[in-house]
Amino acid sequence: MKEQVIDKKTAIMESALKLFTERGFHGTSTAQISKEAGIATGTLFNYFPTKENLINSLYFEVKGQLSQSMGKEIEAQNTFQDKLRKIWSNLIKWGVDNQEKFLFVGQFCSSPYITKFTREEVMKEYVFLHDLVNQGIKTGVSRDFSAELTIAMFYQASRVVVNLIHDSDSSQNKNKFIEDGFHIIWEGLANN
Amino acid sequence: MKEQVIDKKTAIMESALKLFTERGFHGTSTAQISKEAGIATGTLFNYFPTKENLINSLYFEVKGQLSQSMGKEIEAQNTFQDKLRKIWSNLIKWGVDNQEKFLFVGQFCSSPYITKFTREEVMKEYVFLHDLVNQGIKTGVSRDFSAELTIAMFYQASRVVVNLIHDSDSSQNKNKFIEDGFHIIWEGLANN
DNA sequence: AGTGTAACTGACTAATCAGTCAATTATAGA
DNA sequence: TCTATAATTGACTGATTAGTCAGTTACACT
Repeated sequence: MKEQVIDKKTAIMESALKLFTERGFHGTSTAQISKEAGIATGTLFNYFPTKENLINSLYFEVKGQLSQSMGKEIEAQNTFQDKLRKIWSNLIKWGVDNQEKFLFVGQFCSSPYITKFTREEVMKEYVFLHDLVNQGIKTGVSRDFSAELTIAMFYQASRVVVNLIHDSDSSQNKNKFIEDGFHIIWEGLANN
Repeated sequence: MKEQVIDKKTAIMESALKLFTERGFHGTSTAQISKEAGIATGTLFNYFPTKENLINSLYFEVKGQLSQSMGKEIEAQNTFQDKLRKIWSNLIKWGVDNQEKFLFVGQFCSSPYITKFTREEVMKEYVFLHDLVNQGIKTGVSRDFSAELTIAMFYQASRVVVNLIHDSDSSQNKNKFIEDGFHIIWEGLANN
């Protein structure tokens, strides 16, 4: 019954994701998650020993998907700017296509329910971004800001754009937001 | 007994602020808030009819303080850049001095517990920022981005800087974060 | 068909929740 | 000092919580 196992586990995680973003961690009961997933409350605890474990598993999973999407095809880009632009569009695309997950990450990345261990595990997948940014500084393409500042600015800017796209209905606005957002970040970081 | 009334009310709000940021809305019980404030549970409900009312009152109050601090002394500034820079430093200063409140606003501005009414009431205090940004566009000083995008970018950038200052111990880093943060935003927005 | 095992169920529990209210205390004016 | 009123209390309530567990079901292998 391997198929079933996977189906129920993902069903639980999808329901949890939906309800957590709608109502928060404490606002969502395990009974509600189980009901939404179409299983008994006991079954949830077969897959996740505690509610906290479910939260952390979900965060780990979603953040992994995000960082994976973000890094797609950047090797094919030649210049620093092109690489950054590619990461930007990857990030926005993932955020728009996975709006619920994007909201979840934003809403809960600073939550006390996510353990230090999970946070540090997740951080390991972002080393490539750190390296890229430092390389941009070393080659003189971007200004000498701290990598933390640069990355945080970049990421928060993407959140702004995704939220604006989400709230706006017109799809022509969408492309302008993406363009303008990148413009702001690029002109802000670049060395000229 | 007017003095007493104010003291207890603020004691409740301060305790709630502390616990909400530490543990979230649902993670904090009215009993915990009362205990922290040094009063009985019943007393809390004399001042705030429901927990939701307490949350919204607190959000309204804190956001009001934030917008008030943000707008200080901007009339004394002549150019658009100087005005923006003044707002920037006001915002950062308030965030650093009122770290708990800054966290609270950031953590809960997109929360489902804050009613649409409260959100709209709060929004009214930010009209002056909208006007300023639109004026910057009209005079050609800043590029023709949507005001929503500009304001959101500006505000999120300040959150990044405040968080970095909070996590960093050195105070010389602090000034560099503030300078660099403004540089990124200004170069990103300005028309050259 | 019979058997062993893993997945699943939902009624159950002790703890905790937001909110109530009858009783108590503090205060201000006469 | 007496009295009316407002502020405060904390034990209490019905509802809800995370997590348990004895019993049931589904299936794989012989």
